[in-house]
Amino acid sequence: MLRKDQPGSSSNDESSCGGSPAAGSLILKKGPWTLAEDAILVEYVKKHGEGNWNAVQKHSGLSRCGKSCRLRWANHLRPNLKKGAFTQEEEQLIAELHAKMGNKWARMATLLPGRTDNEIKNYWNTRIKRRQRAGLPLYPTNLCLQTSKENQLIQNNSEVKDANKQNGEILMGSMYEMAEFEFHSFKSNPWLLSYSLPLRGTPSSGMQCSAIGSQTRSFDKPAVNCIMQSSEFQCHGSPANMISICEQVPINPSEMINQRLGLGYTFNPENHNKNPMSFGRSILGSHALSNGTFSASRHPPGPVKMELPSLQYQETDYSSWLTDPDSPYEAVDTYIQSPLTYFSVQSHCTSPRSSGLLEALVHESRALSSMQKQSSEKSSSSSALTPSDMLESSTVNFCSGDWEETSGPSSPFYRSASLINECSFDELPPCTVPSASVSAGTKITRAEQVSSPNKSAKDASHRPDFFRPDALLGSNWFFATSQNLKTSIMNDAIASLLAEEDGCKPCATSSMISFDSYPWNNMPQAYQMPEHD
DNA sequence: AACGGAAACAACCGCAAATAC
DNA sequence: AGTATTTGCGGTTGTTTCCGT
Repeated sequence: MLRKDQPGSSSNDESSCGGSPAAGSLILKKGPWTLAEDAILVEYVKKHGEGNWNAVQKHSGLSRCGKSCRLRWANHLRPNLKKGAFTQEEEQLIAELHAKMGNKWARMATLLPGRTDNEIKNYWNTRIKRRQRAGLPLYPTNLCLQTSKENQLIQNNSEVKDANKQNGEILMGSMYEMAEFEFHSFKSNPWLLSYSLPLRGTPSSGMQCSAIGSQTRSFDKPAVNCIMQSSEFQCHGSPANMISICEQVPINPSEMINQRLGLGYTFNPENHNKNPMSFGRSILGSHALSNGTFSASRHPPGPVKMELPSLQYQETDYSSWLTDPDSPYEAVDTYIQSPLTYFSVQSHCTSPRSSGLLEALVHESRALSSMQKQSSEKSSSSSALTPSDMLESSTVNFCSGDWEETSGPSSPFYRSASLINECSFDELPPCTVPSASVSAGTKITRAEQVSSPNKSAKDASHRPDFFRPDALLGSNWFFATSQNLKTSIMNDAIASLLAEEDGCKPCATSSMISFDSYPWNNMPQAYQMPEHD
């Protein structure tokens, strides 16, 4: 195979780099970077700073598209990059962060000083494969148990908190936001709903999904595996590819579903054949990625455009949804199935009561689910299916079941809100000044930083230092902290990240921890970097 | 030593948001 | 306001290295 960096392998496909017209008729090189190219790029950044990457090729003579330059700089040339294997602390943090936020590599990277999103992503994908092959749980046991405890605590407290359910907008806002957070994984992770091999304590954001779906290669029949697992709520490890992530802890199916979905649904295995509406089947016909890759997809901290109906119920009557034994997941299911249902969810405390479309969809979904229920009741009268049965039909529903009639504490929104409240907001330091320039993603250029140190210091005073990559990278913070501190920071960071999802609380969240708004040009000066070897 | 598979790493691609004009 | 460009992100693919047979 002709190497890309060899003569003749260069691509003139400008579109591959975003169609930059800056390239003109020049043939842009692809493939591995040479030392000379690195030097040129470093030199350029020293002189001109980061940004305007397309100009690099123009001004430096590099035959690389801006995109490639940016990537090279970000992943290899920028200062304070931490090379080498991940430490145990980092691995733990990654696992926890992934459990919380899914494939948000860039955001994870902001919490792992010196690490790049690409690095983390590669690590995670490799880890998945490795552990999958070894039949190990994807997430550390302590993480699972810890989260399980949290969930249990939430459940215990949910009755108390239910009293607050009627207390208006604030709580509702949290509920919406948390639902949004939870459904990130639904949207892009077909496995999340299509099977449930829930890891006890899984905080909902796609642990299993990641376990099974994140890595696509060499994973031939994930659907079969998940079906076999979910059908028995345990992993017996017979199939070679099976991931036994749920075998470490005895599992209560009801809790499993709760935790698995991160919702308040209560799965009643005894009745599960009453409600044959299948998540699995639905997902199979939904937005499932063809390769099963778990994607948390990209959602900005603020308004989120979603394919799933996570927030649709904010537009409807909650009580109706929650008390209707058929409606909860069926409605969701229907939405998930429908590729045409593409909602733009503005969760930022905007009034959710404006859509007639939603009501129509709910109605339609119920009608549909009713029909499907009738037909599938015939085939799902028995829950004791053999593996061969499972293999015969990819539409067999092993996750089906009646969701307990739930309302209040067990509602998905309510528990989600509880989760947020318990795990995040309580731990957040008070925020006094919304840092608009930060939360709005305003770029702080290096020049600004240099010329206005006071401004930077002022901004920084409103948020924990450790949230600032520049602070992290510019100091020995990461290396000097003790294990306890790391743990504490990790917890805080996770809590904060969760809070960040809450666009309804700009003061409490985005102003503090809008990591996205700290680009690398907030980092120490490029000219401080050691020479690239 | 040769081979193959797995792991690690690097880079590309497409998309979408942000920004500039 | 609309369009073009830039930037960032996540998924995917390709390459290299390591290791066991």
